[in-house]
Amino acid sequence: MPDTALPIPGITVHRPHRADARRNFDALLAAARSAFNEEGIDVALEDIARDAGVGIGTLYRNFPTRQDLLEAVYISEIEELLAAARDASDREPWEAFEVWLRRFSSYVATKLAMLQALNKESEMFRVCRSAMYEAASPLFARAKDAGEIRDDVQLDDVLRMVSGVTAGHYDDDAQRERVFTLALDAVRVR
Amino acid sequence: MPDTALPIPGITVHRPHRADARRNFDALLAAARSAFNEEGIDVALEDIARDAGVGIGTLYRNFPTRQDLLEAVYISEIEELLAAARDASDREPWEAFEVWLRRFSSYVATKLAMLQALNKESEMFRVCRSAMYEAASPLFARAKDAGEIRDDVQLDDVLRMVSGVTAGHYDDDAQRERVFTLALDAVRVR
DNA sequence: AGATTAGCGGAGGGAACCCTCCGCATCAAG
DNA sequence: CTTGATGCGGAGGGTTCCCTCCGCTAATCT
Repeated sequence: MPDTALPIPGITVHRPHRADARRNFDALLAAARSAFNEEGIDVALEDIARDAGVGIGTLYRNFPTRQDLLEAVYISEIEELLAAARDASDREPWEAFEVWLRRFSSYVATKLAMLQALNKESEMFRVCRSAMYEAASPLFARAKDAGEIRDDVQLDDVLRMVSGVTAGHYDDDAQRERVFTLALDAVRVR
Repeated sequence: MPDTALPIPGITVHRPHRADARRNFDALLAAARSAFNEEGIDVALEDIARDAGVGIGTLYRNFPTRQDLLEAVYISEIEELLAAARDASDREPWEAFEVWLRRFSSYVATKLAMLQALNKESEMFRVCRSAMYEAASPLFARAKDAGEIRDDVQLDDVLRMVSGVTAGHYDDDAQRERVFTLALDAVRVR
């Protein structure tokens, strides 16, 4: 997958010197990456070692703690994002930015696939969600009738966007508020 | 906390009849709620029982599986959201909607505090993030200089919003795209 | 080719957690 | 108050995963 990753200044990943060791290191990183994304961050380290085709001892030698492995995966993904920024820089201004934003966005998406926990398929979840929508939709309809909301916007879209924006991490409440307002601006008629 | 929750049609929560049993049930629900939010969904069930001041057997009698407990907590939170919608309905159209949106938003926020995993405080994380920002900011600056981006918008805000929006769950890619575009609309000059 | 040394793997002890089971306590109905 | 029924608690067996340790393998160097 790596589109020729770009190293991050200030971060040194300790990749082994010997050829076989380096192969194992790379295999572990690849296995960990897909395991974390597909199974969640609590995946058994023994599973990762097995997927990579190495012994558990080898895993621990390269990544003494789970956190070390997690960070290594994270770093490798960031490095690919840096490369994407470099590759985009010869396009038109807005297009370049948008292209990169989309790349960034897909990175966040897999990162968050780790949210497998509450299986969204359950009947219970379905019922609750529709109850909530029913409760909210009169409010939405009223605001729309009053001409406050863009015609082409649906309640469902707004809720998804808001929950996404809210789920993010922010430096402080002021920033959270700025971003929230920004998102609302997209919904409201001006 | 409950501001007189509203029951959800189609969902029945099995609350015990005997007085002491009901006390235990409620204590378990409250303990589970804060435990899930603060410790994450993998919290040891024994901890929840202890926090609630009951034996582990009592927990399992009321909630045979972890999923049952998780769902019960979820349901109680939704019920409070329904009550909030009811309480907001006598305000002005936009205000009513916005008030409820903010309540909804805070619900999502706690729900996602379960993202404790990668501790955002680490030095590693700080360095990586700033590297990424450095890579992106020339793209952003160029687009802004070209008059494509609103003056009052900062790169950091955009990234937060986008990552939030992207982190959300969607029915399909079409909806994901709609919401993404909606969010971008807030950034771009028209 | 032989010597050196880094790297390999997986057995196994330990820790954390899950969940059942049953003797005891407490409630509520008569 | 008595009595049956309901609920309580936590000991303990089972499972899963963590992580170290060391005899063996194989890569690199000369």
